[in-house]
Amino acid sequence: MPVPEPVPESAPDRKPRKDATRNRAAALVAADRLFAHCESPESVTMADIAAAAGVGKATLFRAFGDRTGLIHALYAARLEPVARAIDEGPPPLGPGTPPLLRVPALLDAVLCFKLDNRHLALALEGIGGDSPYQAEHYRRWHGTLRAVLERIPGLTGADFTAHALLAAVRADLVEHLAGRQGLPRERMRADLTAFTAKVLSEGAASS
Amino acid sequence: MPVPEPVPESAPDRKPRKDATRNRAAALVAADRLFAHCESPESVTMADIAAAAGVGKATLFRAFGDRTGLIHALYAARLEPVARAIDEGPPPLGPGTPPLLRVPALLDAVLCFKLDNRHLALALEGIGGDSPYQAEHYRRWHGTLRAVLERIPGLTGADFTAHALLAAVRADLVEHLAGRQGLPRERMRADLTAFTAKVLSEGAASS
DNA sequence: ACAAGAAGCGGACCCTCGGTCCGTATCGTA
DNA sequence: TACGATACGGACCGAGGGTCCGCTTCTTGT
Repeated sequence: MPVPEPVPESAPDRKPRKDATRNRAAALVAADRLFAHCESPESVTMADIAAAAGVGKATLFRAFGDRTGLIHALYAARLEPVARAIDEGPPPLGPGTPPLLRVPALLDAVLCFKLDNRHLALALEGIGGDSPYQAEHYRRWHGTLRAVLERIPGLTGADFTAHALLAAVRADLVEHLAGRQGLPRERMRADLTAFTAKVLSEGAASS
Repeated sequence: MPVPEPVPESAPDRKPRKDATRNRAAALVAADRLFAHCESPESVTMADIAAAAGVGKATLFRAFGDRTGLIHALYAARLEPVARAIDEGPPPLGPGTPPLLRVPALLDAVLCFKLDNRHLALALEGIGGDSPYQAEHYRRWHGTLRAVLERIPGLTGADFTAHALLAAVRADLVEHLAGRQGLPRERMRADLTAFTAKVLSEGAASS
């Protein structure tokens, strides 16, 4: 039977309806507020978010798939400016920066981002079950950092080094030091920068 | 009224009944097996453990308080030999070791422990809600490592450095590299040792 | 402008899982 | 052996993620 499908080609999804996009945005805003004010990320339930957004629970799941998807979407929205600054911004974050300068800048950017979005980052990394290492965002950070590290002459094991450096800015560690122990922001940034410098110091320790 | 309590002193708990200790042991054995064979730590439920141990669920909770307590007990049992080797064993792990040698030895020990008890460590650190940084075990590792680092002349920021180094052997990172990406054990140990050396190289880089 | 049908809505509902309750069985002891 | 204390265990509960389905709202062809 010649089913007259118009265009079943590679774009099976048409643009969503107006109310759908509006609800999606409302959900993101509500979730953002809830995560920002909550005590711990898991005290924010999907039902809470739905209620705060004035929306049914099913709408959340339709829009984001599951809780993980919602958190990812939130995270991506917050992260976007930082990601742009890294991909196409000016030094010291952007591409045209000497590796020995760019590595500490990248890590400082990650640290500041997590300090500014503590609960959200905590929610993302604290998702039980699948580790944060399978998340798209992590692969991106790691890929970028590794690429920069590989351009440093004399430095070996760039892949593991990138993992280890990123581990130093894990959300729960940041939360523990900055939140629980009250370590001041600038102190933590300084500590991280000093640590990074130590890691990079071997071989090319000139300045 | 002269209540003739024999010894109500600082030990209000008498020794447990025979079946209680037996059941506790059975639970630990069963849980150990389940965690060792499972796909992901949260696929092991308390009901599973109870069934595998041939015991009622309530018995588990009576013996360990909650799921966290059970995992902690398991972890502690596994960790005990390593902890003894660190506290009172021979070099290079034990106390009488020069700091520059002991730090990599400590980290290697942690890494090997997590490689050998991957699922268990993953279960412990992956406990949603409270971060691993509030766990007794972590404070111990961190305290020990920091103390050793502080004895290295010229090294600053021992506290943060200890956190950062321990972050490099987080259970989920180990699982990601060794388990998911198939990185060989010896390769990972070498990478970690090289990274540690870099961190320690500044200032006292003589040998 | 209007009707038809697709897309979306929402809250009642289900399921799993950690944790508790309480009647019953077992242990330790006089 | 008898009696109190302790432990047992499975039915039960509440919370939270995720789904179902009858109803509403948007879009589009004419």
